[in-house]
Amino acid sequence: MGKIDENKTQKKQRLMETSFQLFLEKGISRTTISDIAAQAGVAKGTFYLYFKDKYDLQEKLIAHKAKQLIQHALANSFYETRTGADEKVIAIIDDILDELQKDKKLLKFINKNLSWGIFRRALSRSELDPIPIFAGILDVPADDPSLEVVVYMIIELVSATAHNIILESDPVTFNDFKPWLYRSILAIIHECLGTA
Amino acid sequence: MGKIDENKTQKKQRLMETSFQLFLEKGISRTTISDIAAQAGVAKGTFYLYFKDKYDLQEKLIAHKAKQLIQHALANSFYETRTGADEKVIAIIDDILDELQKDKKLLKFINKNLSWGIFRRALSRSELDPIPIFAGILDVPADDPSLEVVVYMIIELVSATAHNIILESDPVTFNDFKPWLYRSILAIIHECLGTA
Amino acid sequence: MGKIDENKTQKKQRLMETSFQLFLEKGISRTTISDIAAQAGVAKGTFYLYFKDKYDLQEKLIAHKAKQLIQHALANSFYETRTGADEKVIAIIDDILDELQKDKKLLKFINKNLSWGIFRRALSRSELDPIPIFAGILDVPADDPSLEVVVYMIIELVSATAHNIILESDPVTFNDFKPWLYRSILAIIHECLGTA
Amino acid sequence: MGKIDENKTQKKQRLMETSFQLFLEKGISRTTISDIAAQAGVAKGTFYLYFKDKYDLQEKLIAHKAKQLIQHALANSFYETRTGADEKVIAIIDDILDELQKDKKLLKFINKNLSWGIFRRALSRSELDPIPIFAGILDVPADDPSLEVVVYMIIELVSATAHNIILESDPVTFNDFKPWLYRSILAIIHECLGTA
DNA sequence: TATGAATGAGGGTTCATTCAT
DNA sequence: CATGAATGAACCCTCATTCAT
Repeated sequence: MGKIDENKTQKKQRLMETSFQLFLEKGISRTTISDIAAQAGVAKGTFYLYFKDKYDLQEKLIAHKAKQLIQHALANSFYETRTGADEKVIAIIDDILDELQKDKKLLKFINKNLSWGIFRRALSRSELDPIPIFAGILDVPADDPSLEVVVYMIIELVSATAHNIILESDPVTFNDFKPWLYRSILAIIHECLGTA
Repeated sequence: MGKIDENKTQKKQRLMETSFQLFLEKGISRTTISDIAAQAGVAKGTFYLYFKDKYDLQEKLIAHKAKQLIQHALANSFYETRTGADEKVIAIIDDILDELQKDKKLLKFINKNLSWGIFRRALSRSELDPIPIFAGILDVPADDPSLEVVVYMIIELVSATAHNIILESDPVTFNDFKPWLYRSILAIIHECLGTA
Repeated sequence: MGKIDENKTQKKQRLMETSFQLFLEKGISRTTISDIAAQAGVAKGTFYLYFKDKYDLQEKLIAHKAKQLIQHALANSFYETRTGADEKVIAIIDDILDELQKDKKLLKFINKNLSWGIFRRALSRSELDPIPIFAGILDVPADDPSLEVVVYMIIELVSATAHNIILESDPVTFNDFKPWLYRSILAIIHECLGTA
Repeated sequence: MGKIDENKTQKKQRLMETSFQLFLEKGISRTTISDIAAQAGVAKGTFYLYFKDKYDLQEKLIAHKAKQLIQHALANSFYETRTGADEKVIAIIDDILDELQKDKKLLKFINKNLSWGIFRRALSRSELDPIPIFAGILDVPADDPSLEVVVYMIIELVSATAHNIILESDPVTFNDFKPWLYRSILAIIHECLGTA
């Protein structure tokens, strides 16, 4: 039955890829199940064999894409082994922001829909869980209670500010904004975690 | 005629209040014009005499509610005249967060829909424009280019983190979170504006 | 009370002129009473003081405009006193067609809505009644029973063919069509009225 | 599956028949999609599976009905093989007019909505295309440039005059009108095509 | 006479979901 | 598993008409 299972997985994946493209192009509410099915080359009814509804699929997509972003950033920062803790943190965030600036539709999609809850659910207990990663970089015990708060604040600050800055260049442009953001992030870390 | 104009103002206000309640209860996309009109006790067509569509009304509501929040916070901070700059900033934010915690539906509504653009449009050129207010408190020239960036970051940080913290108590509870937030805000201010 | 009556007539006339412009621009069904009233600078309710509804006004307008066309044509043909009967008939039709080609919106408006009934009602018993006019030109008694039929056929033929020819140049262009039309008209006259 | 396709054809046909009845009874603009669907015993949405909108349906109906008329007339004229060209032309037109007089609602519907453009689109390239038919009858090459003009004029003359004559008996009754019309048609043919 | 705010029936259209095939 | 025709509730919005002022 390998073939059938393959076929099943193929259809599901094609539905996911297709719907992601459509969500980016037209927004979620303006993308219909018909659109997705037609684009994926399956019948409308088939959609319901794999997903409960549009929003079931949406959450899975967001988690998947957030994962990819972080994976990319971590892979890149991996090569900067000689630099200090601060530089590593900034390198990771810098990579993510650059990716988002290159792919503004992805930024729009993620930002409008990402919540801390989905984010944690998607990453925790994986090798991408940001808490232990930051713990390692900042040389702090992973169960330090302030660590999670700091990570939470940094992620929210970055994600909340990135949206307007990248998409609207308001109140300042992306490049003008970066130094202030990075200085602020480091200030938060130093203030709350006391790492030099 | 005074009577007619009164009536018009009343209708508009009733429509706004009604729709705010409905937006909170059911979410914007699930609230229909029919709902709003019926609840407000006017005919469907009457809605269109006052608003272009649902989203016109929505933007006006957000602006209105954000204004109220800030007005409240400023009024309260007014009585703390003896305290220093840092204390005043925190007092204002503290008041806003307390208001939001008391009225979680308002928090949900504002957070889901507030954007820096709408925010600035609603407040700029009014006595509530946050830039000159912060300039006054922090004793910085209102046209200092870094000021707007800092205000932007603080507002985004507060609004982005408040959502999860107040509504989900995740990753920590509101009360546990406050000190970290305030320390971070002050760290940002000191780092970027260099005020003691 | 002359002033008040003047005022009344002024408003009515302004409504007629305005609505004619709007009918030409947007078509009758897409022109609303609101449009007309706004454009004429009166309140919506005022419209109903002068007209029963849109279609009441429409019929009056058509009659009025058809009258103008014919008046223009007759006035022009008046100067061609030396020519024969055939030439006079053609001259009149030629003038009307030229007017319509210059004012295609008028053509559209009249053609879509003109009926023989409205036409006769508008013109009969006036100095523009086509029956006695043609009787004079063709030197036939005005009560010749075949005269009315011939006039009817000619008017319908001209008005029905003009529409497509002028607006769509289909099946041939206006200039290519004219000779055939005029030869046909004369053929009908000669065949049915036996005038040399 | 044959069953499904049959069902589809049935539904489409039922929608067309139903809407034709309704258009006749109430006029097109006063007939709603709801009416049509309800009368046809299908859901409103089903309408949109088969037609883009009311006017898509309308055009198809007109074309269909015009086709039927002509088919009927040609079939009848077929039996008059011994008569000359003039007699054949008149026989065809006579048949069409008789059909229209029997079915005045059809006359109303067609006349109000038929345009040369729709007519040609509906018939050209079919065995009902009037140009080659007349070419055959009148013994003229089908690409004679004057032929199309003459056919155009005849069709417009017949269709424009038929309306008032049949529906209003104005300016004369149907039976009184016929001879004049036929003499005129033949006069046009002889004048413009020079066939004896 | 004149106004214009208010009405509300009704229009066209969309689309998530079902179910017989 | 897969299909896609059929559904019909629900939506937004328009606009002729009324009537209190």
